[in-house]
Amino acid sequence: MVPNETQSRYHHGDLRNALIQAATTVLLEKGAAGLSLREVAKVAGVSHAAPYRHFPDKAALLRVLAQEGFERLTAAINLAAENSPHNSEQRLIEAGVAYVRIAVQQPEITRLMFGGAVESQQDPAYLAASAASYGALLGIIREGIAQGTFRQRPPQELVMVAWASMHGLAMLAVASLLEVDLDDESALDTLIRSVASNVIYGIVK
Amino acid sequence: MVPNETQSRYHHGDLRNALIQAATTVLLEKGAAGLSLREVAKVAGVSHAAPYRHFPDKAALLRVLAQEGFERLTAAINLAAENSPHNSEQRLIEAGVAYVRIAVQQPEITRLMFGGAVESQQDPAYLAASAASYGALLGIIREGIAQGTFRQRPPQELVMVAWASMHGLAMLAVASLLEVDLDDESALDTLIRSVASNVIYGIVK
DNA sequence: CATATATGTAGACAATGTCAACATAGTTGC
DNA sequence: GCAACTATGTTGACATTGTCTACATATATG
Repeated sequence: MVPNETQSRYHHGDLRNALIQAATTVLLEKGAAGLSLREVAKVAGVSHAAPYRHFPDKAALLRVLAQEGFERLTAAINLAAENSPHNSEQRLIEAGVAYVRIAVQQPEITRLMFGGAVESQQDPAYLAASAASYGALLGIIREGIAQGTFRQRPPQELVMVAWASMHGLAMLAVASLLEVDLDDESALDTLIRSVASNVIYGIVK
Repeated sequence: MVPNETQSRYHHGDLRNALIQAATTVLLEKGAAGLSLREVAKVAGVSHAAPYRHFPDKAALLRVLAQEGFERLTAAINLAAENSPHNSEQRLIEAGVAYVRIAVQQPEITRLMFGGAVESQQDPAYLAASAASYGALLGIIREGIAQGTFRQRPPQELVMVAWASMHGLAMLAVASLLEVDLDDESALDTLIRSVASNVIYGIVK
């Protein structure tokens, strides 16, 4: 039988997910620097050592947040591409817009995803999640090459151009190095689209 | 009179710079996560509270490292541009190569520069240093537009394309998300040049 | 030379990550 | 139905850390 939710239970029941949720809340409020495992535990309503039954250490919990961030990113790219099935150029631009938007919407999580502060390179789930985002972009590129719309170059080369450009724009935005108000939706949109277009059509005349 | 270097002095003489040097050493050895102010002080040969006579807190010291990183970046971009005065396209490519190279050579400092972990947005020296890097790229772009080599678009727009692309490539490299051996000079060079070229000439046919 | 200021030290404190010892709730085999 | 086992949670401890305060000493200034 499921225990009453209001009654305090010695066993939480779903503490792992509750900790992930609590960590997300704290992260958004205080940033990665001010996030302590003890506070996460407190927010989740358990003792300070309880998290160690579900995560080997603090970094492992943060790695899950990064992984979930990649999953949202992948979904956003795919959704954007599907919603603009006009042609490969449009799809690539919309995917780029989605990429930067997601990153800007969750700057703290974006830093976790790409900051490298949590030594994620050994975590298979993290690697799979980031590879999926890469794959979503790669699909669009492959299609454009096959259609003859894009330059006839190795897909790995073109996808790197697209990925690096959108990623760079997103990271600069997150680092507050762009002279654009991140809350101004239309200004941000204009910037993203101009960068995406120039990447696609080139800088030279 | 300058005290003997071997004799222990109560007053260090140049502790501020010694701390910056020590912090750099520790950063390269253990990364930003494992860098403690107390260890930096120990490496510099002073007591654990001595740094507070020169920096208001730990973040302020790290911000200086980030600022110096930007200064090296600016110098590298300018040097690369000067060394390839053939045409604007070449200059932009060489600047991009220099950008990524510097970032990859000092990944920990790059994370400090762009990670946003040290709330640098209020530090005038930090802002000036990052603006200088931006300005170095902007100069190349302006020139290319004036020469008629680049597209006739606002410089701020084109520079964003160049900056974002190179920055993104650098950050992905630092995050170990590129399938390239960062110590393989020629492989890295090939990748950077292919991305830079595609950015300049565009993705579409 | 006396005094003010700059720069260093020692000690304390609270917060934090993590571990070990213990407690209790579910689960499983009889 | 119950005893043993396992999973999950709590408490307490410890070393490390950032930072503050009080004090010491060196340097600069009148």
